[in-house]
Formats: sequence, C-alpha cells, structure tokens
Amino acid sequence: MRLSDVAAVAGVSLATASKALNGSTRISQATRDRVQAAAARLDFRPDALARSFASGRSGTIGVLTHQAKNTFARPVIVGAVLQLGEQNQAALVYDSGASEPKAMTDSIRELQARRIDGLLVIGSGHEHVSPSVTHYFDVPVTYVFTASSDPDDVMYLPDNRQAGRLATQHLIETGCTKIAHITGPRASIAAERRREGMVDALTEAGLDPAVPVVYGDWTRRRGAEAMRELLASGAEFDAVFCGNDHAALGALETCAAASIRVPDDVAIVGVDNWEGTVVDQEGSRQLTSVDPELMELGRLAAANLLTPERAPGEHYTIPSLVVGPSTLR
Amino acid sequence: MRLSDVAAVAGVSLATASKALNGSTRISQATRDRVQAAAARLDFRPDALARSFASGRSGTIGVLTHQAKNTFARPVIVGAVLQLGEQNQAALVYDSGASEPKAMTDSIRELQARRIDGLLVIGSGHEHVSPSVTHYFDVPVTYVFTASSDPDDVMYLPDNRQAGRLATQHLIETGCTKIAHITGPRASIAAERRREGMVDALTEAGLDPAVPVVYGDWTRRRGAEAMRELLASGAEFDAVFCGNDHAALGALETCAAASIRVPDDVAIVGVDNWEGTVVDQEGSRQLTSVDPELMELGRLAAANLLTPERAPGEHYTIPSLVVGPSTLR
DNA sequence: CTGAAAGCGCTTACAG
DNA sequence: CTGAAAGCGCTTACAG
Repeated sequence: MRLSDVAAVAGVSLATASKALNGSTRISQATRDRVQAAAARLDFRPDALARSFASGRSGTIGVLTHQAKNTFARPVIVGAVLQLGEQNQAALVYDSGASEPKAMTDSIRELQARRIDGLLVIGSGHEHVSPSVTHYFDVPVTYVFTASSDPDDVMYLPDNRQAGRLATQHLIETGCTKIAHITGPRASIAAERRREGMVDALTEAGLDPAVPVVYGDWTRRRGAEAMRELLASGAEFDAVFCGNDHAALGALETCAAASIRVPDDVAIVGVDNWEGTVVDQEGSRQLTSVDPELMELGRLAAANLLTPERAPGEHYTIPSLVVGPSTLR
Repeated sequence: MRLSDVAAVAGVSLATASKALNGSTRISQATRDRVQAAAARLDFRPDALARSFASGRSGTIGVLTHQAKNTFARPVIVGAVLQLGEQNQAALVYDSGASEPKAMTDSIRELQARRIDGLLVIGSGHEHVSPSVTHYFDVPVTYVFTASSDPDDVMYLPDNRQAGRLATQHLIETGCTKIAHITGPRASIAAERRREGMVDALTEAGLDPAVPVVYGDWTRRRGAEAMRELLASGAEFDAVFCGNDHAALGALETCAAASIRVPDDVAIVGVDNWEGTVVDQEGSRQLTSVDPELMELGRLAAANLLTPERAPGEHYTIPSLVVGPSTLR
C-alpha cells in the first residue's frame, strides 16, 4: 500500500496525490476530495521513513537534560515527552547525568546527524544557567526549567514570584495579617523570587513583613528548627509562608510538639504541592501548597517549540494554589 | 559530506564504504581501516534519515502508556526514555490518559506507520493487566510495570514479594520478633505480594506472624488509624511492616501522639522510598523503606528490548533497602 | 573481498 | 491546476 496505489485509484499522478494529501493549496478541491477518498478507502498510511527522507524533517525532537533523575526535572520531562507524542514527534533524550554520560558535543553532533526538528534543553530549576547551544542548530531551541546564558533564547520557567504571591494572598484572604517566612538558602534564586512575591502581596494589601525571613536548606529538619527559632524569638505571627513543602512539614511538626494549633493559631502554606504528586492522597493531605505545575511547564514548552511565532526571552507558567487543612479555618 | 565523498577519498566504491562502516564481516581489514580513517578525517556523520529509509529501521521505539501522570509510572517512563537515548533510540510516546487521548487502535497504527523498531507498554503497577498488543507488531514488544494479558509476552515488574521479604528480614536482623503488618486494600496484588514476602522472611526465621494483618487504603490517614487499631487491640508487637511509606508515616504520627518511641518501642518500615525521591532530603529522612527502583525497571526493560535473546514471561527488578531512623536502633 | 546498480517511497521544483 | 522527472543518501542483494 503505497502512495502510487492511491494515485492510481484516484486517477491522478503521484505528485498530485502527494500534494492532495499534504494540504498544498495549489490543488483543486475536486481532486483533493477524490484523492482523499481513495486514500481513506485503501486505508493508506504514508511511510514515515520515506516521508522523512524526502522532506528532510525527522519527526524527532532532541531533548538535552542535566540530571534527569532529579525529582523536579522528572515531571517536566514527562510533560514534554507526552506533548511531543500528541504532536506525533518522537523524543531523542540525552542526559548529561546518565550512567554513560556523553560529552555535550557528542550529543549535539548526534542530534544534528539525526536531523532533529527542534531541541528542548531541560534543566532542574532556576538555580543553574545552561550554556546556550542554540547556535549549533538551525532548528528551534527552547530552554525549559533552566535559564540560558543567552537572554535572546526562548526559555520556559515556573513563576516563582507568582508562587510566593499566591501563597501570601491566600493567607491574607483567610484573615492572617502577620506573616512570617521560612525558606531555603539565601543564595537560592527560587527562594528569593518566592520571597519577592510574598512582599508583593503584602505591599498590595498594605501589610508589612511581620518577622525577618528565616533562611534554611529546604529540608524538613531545618524547617522544624526554623519554626522553633521563630517561636523562641518572641515575634508575633499568625501565619508562616514556607518556601517549600518539606520545610512546611517540619514547621507543622514543631507546632504539633509545641501544642500550637494549625491553622487556628498559625496557618501554614508551602510550595511544591508535594502531596499532590501522590495518587489518591487527597484524603490525607496536611498542607496548603502552591503547585508549580511542572508537568505543564514541559508540556507548554514542547507545544510551542515548533510554532511559527516564538518570542525570545523568558516565559512563565502559572502556578496554582491547592488548599489543605493547614490554612482551612 | 556524504558517504560517497568518504568512498572517493578512500578510493573504494560507495557499497564498500557502506559495508566498511557498518561492520559487515565480508570486508578486508585493510579496506575497513582505510575507509574508517577517511570517515574520521572528513568527520563524516551518516544521514540518519537516509539510513533509516534505506534500512527500514527507524531508530525509534514506541512507548504506550496509561496514565503517564501517575507518580509511580513517571520514574519508569523517565528510566526507559533515558536508556533508549543511550542507545540512540528516540521514543515516540502515546498516552491513553493524555489531554487528547488517542484511541488505542489509532496509536497502534501511527506506530506501525512510523516503522518503530520496538514497543514498550508502560502501566502503573501490578494492579491492572494490559491487553496484549504484541500481535499487531512484527517488532519486539515488552510490558513494563504492568502484566500483559498474554503470559507469553515479555514483562518487567518490580518484585513486590522481595520487597516484603527485604523489609521483614531487616526488622528481624535488628532484633524484632513480633512483627505486625499494616498495608493497602485486601484486593491489591502489590499488597498481597508484599505480605507473602513478609511471611517468607518470618518462616525462614522460624517466626510466626504476631498479629492479623490490618488492611487499609495506602493513605497516611488510614495508616495512622490502623496503628491506633493495632495499639487498641492489645496485641504485642515490636515492629510494624507497613505496605507503603504513606501508611508508615501515618503510623509514625500515631506513635508520636501516643508517646511510643520509634524505633525503641516499635520499629517501622515502609515501602516506596518516598523520601528518597526528594533531592537532598537525606538529612531529614524519617523512615526506613524499601525502594522499588522504578527508574531501574524502565531502564532495564528498555535496555533488553532489542537484545537478541528475550525470554518470555515475567521478569523482576530487585528492590533495595534504605535504612532510616525508624529502625536504626 | 569488491563494485555496479537497483531500490527504499515519498516530496518538490519545474515545465506545461 | 496537474504531471513527468529528478532526487533525497543511504543499504543490500547480486554478479563478478
């Protein structure tokens, strides 16, 4: 079953059959209909290999990851790969942190030889900047979940600032006015953006930060400790915005140990929606959290990779709030 | 830069150049060396599209997933896709739970038209059996993280029985002799296998199950409740093997509330290594757990998909024990 | 062991 | 709008 068979049945030439099926405009509607009817009747499926060879389009997108094993990178990769599949694009994934790491230049050359139609560079967050590889390719390149060293590249990042704003707005809406903040390391860009978002929301509501920010290391253990520090400081607060869920879980622990009621005495919000990544755990949710929508990030970047109008610079996906008992008064 | 250029430089025909580079045995060593030297000097990369078209091998593996969003399916998918990349195979992923679900037959026909070199069917655990699609393809098909309806298919599954055995052996090694069991639903195959593994280990050690199994729903909330039931029952036990980490975390909560020391009074083990999936959380680990090594499962299945000798039937990956403070006496 | 030739099944200028 | 023809760059029987 080849295109020439379809052409014969439809009574047209091979060239005309090809154009009729590929949406060329320079073809009469009647001919197009006839060819399409013949193709449908014969159940014709074009040979993707021949089509690729003739057209120069591989139907394959390269994916370059650092540390694909990283928990946060994973949903981004899965989102991207699923979206590519929906567009009938295969994904050729090279990971620089894999068991047999290929030198970056090797990966690039392999991808070139494969004639990829586009490239996604997927990182593991805003902390590291990826060296731009765009100039090695004559096809679209997009940086996902990482910044590129070239500001003119197309990048997709989660909106950490908006995450901080969302979390804080939610606390304000539930009636909190004195909001403390426990977060990750001082040097973390994500932590800083989330803090900025918090300040945005406070300012918009005419509130002041209640207490100096308590920095940490994103761990539960440090979150618990930071909460003890907050309590010991004697500062007054009715809510804690935690920069991530693990710290928030630690804070929750400290509250339990100190007989502080959550959310009655202190409301707590985290970031990551860690519990939401678990199937069927809604029944045992502990935290209100902001979901960074990382799968959506990968999906969106993949969906826009081959679209004609691609705006350079940074693009952000919108986080969403997931309400749980830690703020549900 | 084409193969004909390499042939010209090496002073051989196009056909000979092709054979020399593709490891055909019917070629003299001298000629092979000359051609390879020429290829290296010219920095020749064969055009993958032309090669695919001529050879009929697409360099693409189909991946059929149900519910790729599922937390447990994700590492399997990532492991598979990374391994495929290491073998220079692209992955064309169709998810039946995606935003625009393709009918299974459509996906199959697309994959056929793409001339895939092999197919991975990835499920989300042992609970559901995937209908066998092997007969639609004349290339190797492997079922990963799911059973196939045809026992003669090649399947890769996590070894839940071994997981239960490992967890229990560890408890026995740390000196526990009266081991209770909290787990998921009675109907769950994974729960049943893990329980069997526990019984194996107890039997091998000459111990009896201390207490009737407490069934649940895998949630933290139900785990906490089950632990209260165990305590209220008056049964004597010095350890609890929990069928998953969430239930174990719930049990831990109940112990904290009841002032039961872990692991001094009661040791607790879970399954999933949930905390281990988080980067840099080792410092705040709470649980000893058995890691099902799901990424390795995907990786192994992908690595063996195109190997010549493929044994039909079920294959199991080996879980690993991760020791944490809940058993560390 | 080596080479001439056919062929993989489409797409795409180009001429009509 | 339609068709004849070239061509995409390899691989692979086949003949020598």
